[in-house]
Amino acid sequence: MSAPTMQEVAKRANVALSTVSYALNGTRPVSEETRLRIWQAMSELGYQPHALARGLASKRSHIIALLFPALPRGFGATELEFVTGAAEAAQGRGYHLVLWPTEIHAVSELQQLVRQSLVDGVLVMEVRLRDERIELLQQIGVPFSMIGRPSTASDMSFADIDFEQTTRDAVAYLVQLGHRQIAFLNHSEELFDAGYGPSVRAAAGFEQAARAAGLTPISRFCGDTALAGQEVFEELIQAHPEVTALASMNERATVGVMQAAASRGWKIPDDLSIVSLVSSARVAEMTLPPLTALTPQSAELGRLGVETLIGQLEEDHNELVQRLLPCRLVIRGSAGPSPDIARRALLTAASTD
Amino acid sequence: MSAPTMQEVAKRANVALSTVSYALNGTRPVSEETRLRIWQAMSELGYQPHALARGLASKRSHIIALLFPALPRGFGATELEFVTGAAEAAQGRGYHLVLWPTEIHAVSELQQLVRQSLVDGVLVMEVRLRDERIELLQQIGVPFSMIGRPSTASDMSFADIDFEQTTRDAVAYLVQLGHRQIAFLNHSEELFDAGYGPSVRAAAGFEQAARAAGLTPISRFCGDTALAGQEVFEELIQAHPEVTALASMNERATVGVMQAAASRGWKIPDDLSIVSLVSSARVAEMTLPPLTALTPQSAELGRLGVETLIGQLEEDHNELVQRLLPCRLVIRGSAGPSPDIARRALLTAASTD
DNA sequence: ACGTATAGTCGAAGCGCTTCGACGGCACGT
DNA sequence: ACGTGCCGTCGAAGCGCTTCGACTATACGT
Repeated sequence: MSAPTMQEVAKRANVALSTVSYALNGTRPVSEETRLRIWQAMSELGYQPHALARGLASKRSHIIALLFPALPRGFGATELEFVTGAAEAAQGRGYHLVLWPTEIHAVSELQQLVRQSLVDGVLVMEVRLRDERIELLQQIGVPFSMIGRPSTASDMSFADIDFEQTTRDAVAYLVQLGHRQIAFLNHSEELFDAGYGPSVRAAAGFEQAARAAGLTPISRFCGDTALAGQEVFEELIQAHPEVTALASMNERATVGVMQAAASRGWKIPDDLSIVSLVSSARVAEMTLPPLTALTPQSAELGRLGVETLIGQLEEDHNELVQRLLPCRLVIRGSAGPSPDIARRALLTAASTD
Repeated sequence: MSAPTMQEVAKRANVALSTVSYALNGTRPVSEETRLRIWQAMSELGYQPHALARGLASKRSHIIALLFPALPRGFGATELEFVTGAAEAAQGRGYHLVLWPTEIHAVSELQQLVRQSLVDGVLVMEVRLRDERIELLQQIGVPFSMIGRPSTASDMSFADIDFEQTTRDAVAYLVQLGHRQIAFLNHSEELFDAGYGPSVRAAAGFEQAARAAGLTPISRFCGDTALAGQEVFEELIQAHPEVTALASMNERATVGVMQAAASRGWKIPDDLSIVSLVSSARVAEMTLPPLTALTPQSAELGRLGVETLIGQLEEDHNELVQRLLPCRLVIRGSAGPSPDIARRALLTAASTD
């Protein structure tokens, strides 16, 4: 008892096979009357078009691939939301989303996958500033779109977090709270040098935002561990005791900072304000106090990526879609008014006795 | 300049189309010599078999679906690892993984998807104790496997976290640290009643482990918020002041507990030990102190789920595979030796003045 | 020597669909 | 009245592959 075919539907509706196809896809006009007969036959049989056959004949599989780095140890709730957002958007538009976990540099693997003609297009996640995968896709001529973007993206479609704007928002919020000495805590220098977009763009955004506000930008790279966070923070406060607020890209290091602050006897947000950049609620709510954060609209980005790609696949005019989404500020408990530095210094002196 | 077809390979190697197919799949013997010629032709042309055509002809698409609840607000790093683990395993075995985000109860939607004959089998995530999706899949006769399992799973294949064992391990660890009064913090009663497997099984495991160790099991349901965690903890300590350790299934509530403990002047782990059950490193490392946790082998579970399913698809003997994976204990800073309760009582008295 | 199995290959018939060309019919304009 | 054009439908030709039956050549047992 296998699935009904279009042929069976046609027989039951007393029409030719092709007429059923036209009725289904609207490719050619079909009279109201026959269309009704066909619909009825379809629902009586519980007919669903065979996806593979349709794809083979039409050369459009209605499948798109989501390309993301394999074994992403640094991934969390944010990335999961990209994926689910993308999958839902695809489903809503009648597409299937397949997952292609591939090493960023395993370009030949990607090429093999693409050559199987399984997918109509590719959505690339975690795009680096210079990204071989993008170069390959361009060269092969596969339609693609990105979540993130390389440094030269002027001629490509993408949806990305607006890191510059996000950093500006963080700085603006802290300035509004009265802070005048704000430091920026980045990921490691290695990641930055490797062209990790979020790291590079947020750093640039911070630099710019600080100067625009008339502040002296202070930045630190930091490994993605609590210990590194402690160390970098100690060094930072040594070098710049006047710092009262921190904007951090680095969640794990942030925990270290909070620890270091605590061991100095500093309270957050009373003695130090922290704003966490690009943090999911899931993570920001785990600390004490919970982190005031700029939360990415991850699901929305996934959705946008898919929409952009499908737009490209279905329209002929093939327009460029480039969308930057800022993060949303969620005020929790880690940022407050600028503290009295003198008082703070006393605390530190006391705790280091 | 479209992709080369098998026909072109055949021509170039001076053999029949079917011979190429045999050489590729090993369906029938092909002489060493011709096989080499064919291989060469394939690599010269950069041939990759057309996935859709292959699927249509063979009735095996080599695509499997991953079914997971739409808009999973409670999802995090653990679930992402299921997905990536599954995707990698599928890829390693020559399969593609498509994502089907569907409401748990939207069974007709699932039926439509299955009828498209796009996938050879389905891997179901987040299985409830009683799950309509499973019933549907069984009834339609689609091969499937699960991450998680319904209450009556004796005749189905699955891979699941061993919640009972995980809870036993947590209890054992706390007992070993000298704790004799251990409380269990669950998710909400609603989730429990809805047949949320982790909640139900961990609760059972705790009950059993506590009794086996000669302890009186103390359990609490708790909403998934820090505030609920605070309230439930206060009530718990009121009712059972002798409790020195907590095993928690509920990460968000755990934060509330830590907060409540801190406001009593209690230090963790000195005055209260906490072990977090089924927590990813990502989350467990955000608190101060970081949480000693039982971490699920999520990627491994995803992999197992896929392997199980593919085994079912490719073998004829269709054997049952049922795997339970315990979580691994990762010792961080939230659990320590059983405290001096008298001292703790003093702290509490002092802070409530 | 003979039948019989097996290796190695070919051609052709689909898999279930889309799409092209063709064709009859009816509505137009003139 | 007659072309012209579009509506609505049909049949057939693929899409790129797997698989079946058939065929030849070689190896085997007796």
